[in-house]
Amino acid sequence: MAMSRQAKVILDVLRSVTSHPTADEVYEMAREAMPRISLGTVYRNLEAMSESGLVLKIYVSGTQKRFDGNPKPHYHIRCGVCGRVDDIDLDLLVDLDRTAQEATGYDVLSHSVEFVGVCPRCRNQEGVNAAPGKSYTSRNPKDDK
Amino acid sequence: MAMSRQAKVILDVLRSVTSHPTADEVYEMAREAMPRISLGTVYRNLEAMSESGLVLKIYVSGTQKRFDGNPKPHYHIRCGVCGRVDDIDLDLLVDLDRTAQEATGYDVLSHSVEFVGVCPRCRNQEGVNAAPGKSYTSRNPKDDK
DNA sequence: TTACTTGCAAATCGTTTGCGATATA
DNA sequence: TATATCGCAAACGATTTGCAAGTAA
Repeated sequence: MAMSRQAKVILDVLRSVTSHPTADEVYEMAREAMPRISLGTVYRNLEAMSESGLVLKIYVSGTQKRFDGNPKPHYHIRCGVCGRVDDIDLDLLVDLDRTAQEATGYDVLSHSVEFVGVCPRCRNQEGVNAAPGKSYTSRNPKDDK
Repeated sequence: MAMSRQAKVILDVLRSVTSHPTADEVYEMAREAMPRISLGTVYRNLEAMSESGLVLKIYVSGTQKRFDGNPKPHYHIRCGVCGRVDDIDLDLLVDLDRTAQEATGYDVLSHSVEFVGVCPRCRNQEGVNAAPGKSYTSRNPKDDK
């Protein structure tokens, strides 16, 4: 039942941000509270927490997994320029699973929706700056490919 | 303009299947037609083809990218047991991008939908076999995690 | 003690890349 | 002969894992 000190820090970090950090972004943030925590521990705990449903592991386009401190189902939108991922407040498409079930013969359990676009900050930079999105939180240019 | 022999083989392979193979599944299949083709070549060509829009690079949950010989927009469904990914024939939710745009302030460009469920083959195996999905095409159990 | 969990480092996995060789225009 | 693409192997980045030490009941 008891949560290790490390696990507590990791969960706190994840709940304190609205972004959807990658494992090593969580690691960097956790290090501020606990400098000797290891990256392996962060991975292990994030994995365990997502397995137990405490947090969400999200697979948006790109190379790195991201984690979401809000385990309630919701959709995501990703900025194709800077890579940040935000929650999007849309009603869940509740009929969709049934429709999909009829179309495929699968037992459909769930679905996810990911939008791709350009976030307000990047839109305002475009054409002005040769290196768009530089220094934004949660940025991960590699993800654009 | 001309396509290399290797590129042709890779594209043929991808168009000959309805599954959505990973790069090394494409590699294995391509090797049957061209035994000395290299994995690097497969990656390079898949990347180039997806950049030019000839094929689709899809990022479904899991560690590996998958490729789709059908570049027309459509949604996907993944079996959580065996990992196979199928196309799903649903009307595109054309209004969704606009709704998302209003909800977020992003310039929304596109969206993708991924369903997760249990495919008919795996459903029929469940409870019967201790190793569900074993030996199915396009299976990738690592992706389930 | 006993059962976890950690920090660290090495291992693994998917993917990318440098380079000399090969093929194609 | 010039240009593009290849095969191969080494490099890379993200994640996982083995293990000895640390922690808490």
